[in-house]
Amino acid sequence: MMVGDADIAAVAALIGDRTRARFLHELLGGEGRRASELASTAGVSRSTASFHLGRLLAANLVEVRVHGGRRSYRLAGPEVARAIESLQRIAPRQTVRSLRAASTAHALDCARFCYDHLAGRLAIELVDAMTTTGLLTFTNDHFELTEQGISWFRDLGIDIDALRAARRSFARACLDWSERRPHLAGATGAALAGRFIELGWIERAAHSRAVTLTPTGRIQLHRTLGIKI
Amino acid sequence: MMVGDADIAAVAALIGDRTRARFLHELLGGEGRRASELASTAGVSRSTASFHLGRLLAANLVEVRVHGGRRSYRLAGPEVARAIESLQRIAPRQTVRSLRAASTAHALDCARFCYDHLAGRLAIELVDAMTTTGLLTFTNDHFELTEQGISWFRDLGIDIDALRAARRSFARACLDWSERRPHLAGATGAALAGRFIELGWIERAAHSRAVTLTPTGRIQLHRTLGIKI
DNA sequence: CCCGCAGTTCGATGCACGTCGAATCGTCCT
DNA sequence: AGGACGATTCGACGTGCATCGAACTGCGGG
Repeated sequence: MMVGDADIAAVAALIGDRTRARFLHELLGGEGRRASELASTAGVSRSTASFHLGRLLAANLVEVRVHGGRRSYRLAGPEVARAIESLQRIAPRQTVRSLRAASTAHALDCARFCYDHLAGRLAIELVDAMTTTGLLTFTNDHFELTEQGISWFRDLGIDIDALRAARRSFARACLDWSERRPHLAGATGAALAGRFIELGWIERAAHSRAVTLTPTGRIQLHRTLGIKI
Repeated sequence: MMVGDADIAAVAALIGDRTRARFLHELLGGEGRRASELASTAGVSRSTASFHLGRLLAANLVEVRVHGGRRSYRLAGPEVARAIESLQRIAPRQTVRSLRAASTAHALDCARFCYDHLAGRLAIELVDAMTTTGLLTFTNDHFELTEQGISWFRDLGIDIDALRAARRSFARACLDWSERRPHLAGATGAALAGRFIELGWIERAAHSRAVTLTPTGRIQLHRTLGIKI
């Protein structure tokens, strides 16, 4: 009773600032970032970064964790990531300005983290390979694992039953903004990305959402899925 | 190549204005609205309404159709509706100001259109009834029709196979902002709402997103699903 | 104990943009 | 054709808000 409706203008105005949008875009990588880190990547002073982070905190879009005396900011939850994704889907493409911006954009295009799962061309290759080898099917806006797919995940060391039991979406499709194709998200996508890191097949770049494929990862992906890059 | 990433700040800033947000919230009802209509509900002059509609048009968030000489604005597509939904999910609740605002909010709480499907308490009742009678199951963030559910839809006169063939999501769950429960969306939810209107079970209010249950609708819903309101 | 680093607060500045009224344009109806 | 209505454009006004530098706080280490 007496709740009133959601004030979408407030959140949207919050995201609508270029600097805050860059913060969120950066935090969409899923890892925690420090305030000065965000300030430098966004190209603003520390005071403005602090100001914006304060507002994002107050609106519960980000949260701060004190990790070893150092405080790091991260997205407040998956709903925030989902909202940013859906905004990306209806947002206009902005043309790249500088050359170095183009090179970093290229790295992100190849492979990056999208909150908790892989995105970019690598993610598309994964979906394609898993589909052609009969591990994965795509029907009506979401993926589904086949019997072979389930055993493939088990062989990789992923507990499929635990993923099924999770309240979150099992194998949802996340529409990319660079590629126009859906890639694997949800519990399955997150588990896959996490396992790839544990196995040392991929590595997160230092201060970026970008992801690099390790030599062993290249070999293993070619061996298990026939992916050649 | 050379695309650059999506400019979420631009879209978010667009939605971030109170007046434009009200426009979009109003258009979320799914029906076309005229410019002056939107102006009056938002409480601004026609000139400002025209100004804002021009910006929304340029950003491809809304589209205008000339229908019998009259031009009416509507959301540009389901992606826009999805984005607004996801924003509502992370938006703070704003407290109601006036008493008449509270009464209209109450009407919306009871039953309303959410772009192309039903939302509000009525939608929740529907999901509950269909679940308890074994027509519908909810697993991992999306619904699924049982065998009985499929035949129930067929009896209602809905072509299930056509819905399956559609590229859109079949029976996705849309998380409401008033109730905290998911309701039926996607192709199934849209078909259900449309059929209810055709059958005269529900009626759209004149200039609102609100929906009223007709006497026959009340009887039929009680007969077929055991819903009593 | 004091220096340096990280982060926040404060006051001032300046730009961007939402708002309105009046004027203009286009279309439909009589 | 003329009148009425709806809608858009334009210029001007006001205000909200992002930005910065400088000062302040808190903390860890030499």
